[in-house]
Amino acid sequence: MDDTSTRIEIGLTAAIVAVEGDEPMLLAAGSGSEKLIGLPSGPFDPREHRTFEIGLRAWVKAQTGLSAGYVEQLYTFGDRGRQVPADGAPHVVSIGYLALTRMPDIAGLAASVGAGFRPWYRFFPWEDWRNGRPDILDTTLIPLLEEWSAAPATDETVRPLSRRERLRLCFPVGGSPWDEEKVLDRYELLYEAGLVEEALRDGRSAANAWGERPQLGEAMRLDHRRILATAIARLRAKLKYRPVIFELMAAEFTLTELQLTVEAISGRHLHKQNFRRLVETAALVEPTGETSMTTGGRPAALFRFRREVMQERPAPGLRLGGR
Amino acid sequence: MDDTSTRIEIGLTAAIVAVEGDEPMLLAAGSGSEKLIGLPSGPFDPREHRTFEIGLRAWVKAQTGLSAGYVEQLYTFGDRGRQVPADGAPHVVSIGYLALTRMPDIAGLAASVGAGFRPWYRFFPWEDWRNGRPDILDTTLIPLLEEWSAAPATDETVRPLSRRERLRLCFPVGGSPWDEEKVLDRYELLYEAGLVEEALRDGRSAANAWGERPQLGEAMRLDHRRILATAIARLRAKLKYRPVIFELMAAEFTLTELQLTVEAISGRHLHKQNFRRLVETAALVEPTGETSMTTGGRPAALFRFRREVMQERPAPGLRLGGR
DNA sequence: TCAAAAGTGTTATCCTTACACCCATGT
DNA sequence: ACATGGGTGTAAGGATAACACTTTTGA
Repeated sequence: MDDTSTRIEIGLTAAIVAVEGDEPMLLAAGSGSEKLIGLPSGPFDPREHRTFEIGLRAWVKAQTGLSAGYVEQLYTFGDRGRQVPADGAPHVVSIGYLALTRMPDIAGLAASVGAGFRPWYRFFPWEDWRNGRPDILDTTLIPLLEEWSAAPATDETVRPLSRRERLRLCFPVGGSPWDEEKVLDRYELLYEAGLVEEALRDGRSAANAWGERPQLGEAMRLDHRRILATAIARLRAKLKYRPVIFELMAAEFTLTELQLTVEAISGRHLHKQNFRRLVETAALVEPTGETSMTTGGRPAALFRFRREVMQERPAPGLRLGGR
Repeated sequence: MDDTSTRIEIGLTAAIVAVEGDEPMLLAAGSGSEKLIGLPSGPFDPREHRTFEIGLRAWVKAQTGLSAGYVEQLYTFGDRGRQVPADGAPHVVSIGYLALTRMPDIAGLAASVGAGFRPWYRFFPWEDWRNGRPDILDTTLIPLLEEWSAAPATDETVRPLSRRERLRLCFPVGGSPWDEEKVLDRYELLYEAGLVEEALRDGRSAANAWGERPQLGEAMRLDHRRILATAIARLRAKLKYRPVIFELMAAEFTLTELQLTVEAISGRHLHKQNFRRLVETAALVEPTGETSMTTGGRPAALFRFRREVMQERPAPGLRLGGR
């Protein structure tokens, strides 16, 4: 390796998630002067921070004023062509992280530094199926994708599957099922089809003939929306085999609150009773003995997470059934 | 960021896996002059390669003479303290990859470049439960870990769990179950306990009082064994929900061969008939009509992977039952 | 005829899904 | 009393795990 090789910089970026009521929220920073919203992030400097995670926590603290809590690495993105580097600027590689926090812990702090929480479905409106199939799919998204998939593939890269097949795999068209975990695949397909703002910004031509460009979810800075898509996908998958949901809950909660939180993340409706049995037979929670009367109807029993489960079984979670 | 910040280099490292008979094999390169075995790897240069994957494939080709096939990113490791950088040398961050190939494709090529396939359980003898609980656990490993866990935790980092609890979670001690997916957790625990060679090399003191240091699996260069542990863990987990196993199979195979391959990877024994029913009901394979008589007994029917399943269901795999 | 490996049938059990119904509070 | 949300019982269907047994080849 000669010493003139392109300078590389590592960017640490965090998708910080909390749930407020029945809305999943994302912590986004610095939308002040700039039009586009971005995630908390900063470069990794090994002199200052021994590990990525330490560096990440420092950046989050500095930019939002709060501690990140549960943190997990998602993926490392390094494509040239996304985030085109200015001449002489270093090539930036982003390591995406997912962080989970509890809403009450934080509310005020963040705002004081210019950061705030926003509902994450603003960035991915087609991912929220809690009130049935989202309209945007049939009015806008699928027609545009169908147009794209009808055109011949002019791709640089060799692809094992045709555009049609890939569309069928990601989106519910012609009877193919909805898989709530394929959040990233869907975003990547939209990017490739030139249907999200980020793709145009990165110099990809719009693939459709529409005069007015439809807004498919709110765009974000750099590759941050891609990282958020990765975060949602990972979280939706992980819910089912690890008790991560409790990282988002207060110390005590009702079963309905727990269910609403799971529904918020997974973007779909669950069967009340089966959900309760599931939680019960997995012995994930225990009653505190108290009740909450804040919800208007019959008072609900309060529960807390049984931390012991972490040591008992190999890996409990909530494999959710349908409806 | 000032321009004097530590130079960062990105290392791409691949754990390339194939199965030969009933043995899972790992492609390791350049063990010639150096004592320690290493994985194919090299630095990422964004000027030369547009994506990590392209760069990785180039390095693998150059160092082993073969094409990597199925490739998937595993994790990015950046700890200072592992791989201590020489003074003035760049800080190296490694992105680990998992690659799967078919044995027949390759055999000869690799050898001609000094690379070769080795059984992966040489590096992790405690991970192979196909012939029952491995002896090394009770003769060596668990006694040493028990000694370590009895000592008070002198850790720098704040840990939510005690040493005892972490031991119980990773290893089968005192009735706790064996979870074949926790390959990385087990390796990390051994590293932290100073029981693998890599830990001592990185300047971690041996935590036990034994005079003779027992050899707990063959060590590898740099952090390559950690990457291999990540690869095995990922592959064992992924088997169960994606049909990746077929990346390791020839175009046509018998059901017993398929079962032996799954057993090789997962490191445990499966119930023959249940395995067959599983494969059948998942409709993952179809008979070719031919038979194979190479195994000595009654001729076995040959099957091939039904590629169509990739498009039908969201995500088929082989959730293996026990025994 | 015997060893070796392929391939099949059947049952008990558990988990998932879905149905419909009762309970406790505020207004 | 009634609306609102909390909370339960139970039965049908399917997937799993574990039995032991038959079939087809080569030596």
